[in-house]
Amino acid sequence: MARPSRAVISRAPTLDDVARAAGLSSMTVSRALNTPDQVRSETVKKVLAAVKATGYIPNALAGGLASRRSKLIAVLVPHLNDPLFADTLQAMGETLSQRGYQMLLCSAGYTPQTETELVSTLMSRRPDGIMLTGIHHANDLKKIIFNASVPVVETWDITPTPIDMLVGFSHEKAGLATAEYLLGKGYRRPGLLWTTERTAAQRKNGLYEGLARHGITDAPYVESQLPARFADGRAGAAQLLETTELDVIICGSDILAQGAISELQARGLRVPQDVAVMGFGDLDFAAANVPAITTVALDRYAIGARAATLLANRIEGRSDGEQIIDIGFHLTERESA
Amino acid sequence: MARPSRAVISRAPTLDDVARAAGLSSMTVSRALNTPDQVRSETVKKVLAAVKATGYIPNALAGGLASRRSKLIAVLVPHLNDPLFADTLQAMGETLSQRGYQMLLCSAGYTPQTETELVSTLMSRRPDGIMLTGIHHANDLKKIIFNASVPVVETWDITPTPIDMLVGFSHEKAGLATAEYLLGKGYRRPGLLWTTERTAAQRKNGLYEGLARHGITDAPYVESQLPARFADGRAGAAQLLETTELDVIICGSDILAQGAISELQARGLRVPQDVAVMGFGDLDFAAANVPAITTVALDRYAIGARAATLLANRIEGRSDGEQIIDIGFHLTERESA
DNA sequence: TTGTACGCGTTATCAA
DNA sequence: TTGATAACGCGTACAA
Repeated sequence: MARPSRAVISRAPTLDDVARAAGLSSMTVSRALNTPDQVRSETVKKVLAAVKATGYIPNALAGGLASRRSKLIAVLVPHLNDPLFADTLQAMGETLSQRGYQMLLCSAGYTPQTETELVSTLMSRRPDGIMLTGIHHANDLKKIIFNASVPVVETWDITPTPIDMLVGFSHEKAGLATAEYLLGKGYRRPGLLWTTERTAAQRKNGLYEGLARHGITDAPYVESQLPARFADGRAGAAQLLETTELDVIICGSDILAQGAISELQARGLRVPQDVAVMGFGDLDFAAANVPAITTVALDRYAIGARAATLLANRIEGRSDGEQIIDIGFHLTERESA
Repeated sequence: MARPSRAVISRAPTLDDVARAAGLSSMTVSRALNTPDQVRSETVKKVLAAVKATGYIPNALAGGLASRRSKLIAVLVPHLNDPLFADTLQAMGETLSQRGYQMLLCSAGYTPQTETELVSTLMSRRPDGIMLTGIHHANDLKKIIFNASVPVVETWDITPTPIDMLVGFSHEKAGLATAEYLLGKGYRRPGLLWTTERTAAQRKNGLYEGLARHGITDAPYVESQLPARFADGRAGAAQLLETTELDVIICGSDILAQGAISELQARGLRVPQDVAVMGFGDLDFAAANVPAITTVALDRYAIGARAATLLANRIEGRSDGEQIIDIGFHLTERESA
């Protein structure tokens, strides 16, 4: 509330203000804050005192402009309310924060088109790195990234030819493993309850291939919206039950599985005795559900943490080791299938 | 792959490059891109062609430095995997994106301490606005924000004395309404399954007050971790059942309610006939659950959208109308209580 | 409608 | 170890 004395225009203190207060040059203050090793420790102390006295807050806009390093990471996820990606995002945020980076976050939807538009906008922030979800991106996106030569991590899927770095796993193999597991359990009349998404589609391909190997080619299929919700699981299961007699409902996500189980139970059917249910993702509730959901477990948190680490290392010039990380998956047998 | 001809160092094209290509001054190019109304339409066309030819991408670091408007909004949520905040966050992202802002996102945990540290770091980005979750913040945080005189929206709670703007609802009233509803339904032996969080604590206060008015002062209470998960709901319900005979379990969130219902059913108890369960939040699954969860419904999406709108309007100098928005809540009777 | 001059706050570079 | 100077790329303010 105090009016500034004299004709001093109120503005945020700058490096120069700190320098003046400390009786040093602004360059020395800059060094004292960023690379204290290069400055006499007494001088550092003086600087820190002046920073406190002036209430100085660095201007990362100016710093980024001058240094050409923004310390910003652009992160694109399909949807912020898709529980599949939430842990990954949380892990990214934690890891990046520890490494001194900040997250510029966008929900890109489930289409490469909007993703490309968003990235081209985000590039104006001159991010030091980019995190993408999935490996299916528009060519324009790749061009933009290539021209800017920004490090990129793709996540949640795997390919021998990523744009740059990658942390994920094979959805085809996960689908195949699911098919083999269920067939090994003796299920022969599966129905699919799936989402319309690229990685989910690849799981479906693997699944179909596995089923086809055992001559099952006519499994009924119901599609649900994105992000998948509990109610979609119920509705989808209901729809599948109408078509033909099933012994297992294979779901594109645990959420759908939870809903499907609920629908079956509401109809007086026992899971898995009457109809089994298979999930995907091993979300928080899967193990505690009644019955516990048999699912494909992923270390979703690790995807985020490792992707962030990969990116930070690359940015800082220490790209040790593999740049394509297969975190794998684990078919976790529980009660529902 | 083409090596740049002559001694031209490869670098991102700037406004000057575009200007040269278009035979105009850089200032005209800047105007053509930012305020095309002020430029002859033919000139604008020339500029756009030159932008395309050069592959120019604006540098928001430089732009923000010069204009003192970063078009960045710092958003702080407790946790990125807390489904309670996910829709709000998604809505914020969408609205801000439409208005030309980008989200600098941080998960701040559930304590004012870490929140303050994060904000002080984020301030170096010179955000045009800040979104906070809840109304309980450290004094240092308020000081930082006040000194920087940045617009702020607090969300998810209400108080007559916000830092600045606010979009939320009264948790005390929600708690009180819950108590009155359940007492009206005839329940007299409630147990609480709650989370350790500030806003949740206020709901609990309201709840206790409502219960006390009817002489109920000894309701057993079990606390669960944050963010609350399905398994915590099961475990918490199990713990409550050990203490004394209950006719209703009142939960701090729908997730806990879903878990509690599951635990009760697993024990052969009927919900609500044997023990009722009350939720909070009206999450995606609440209506479709079996039994459908009676809960306190909130327009979580609206919190995010309105908060973003409030902030964008303020930044752009058109602060019309109320700056404290009570979005209210709605006690939604379903089957579980 | 377009252009010129300058400043935004910092860091890279080189000199002392 | 510290300082002087010149970018970094853009927008504001004013002039033409």
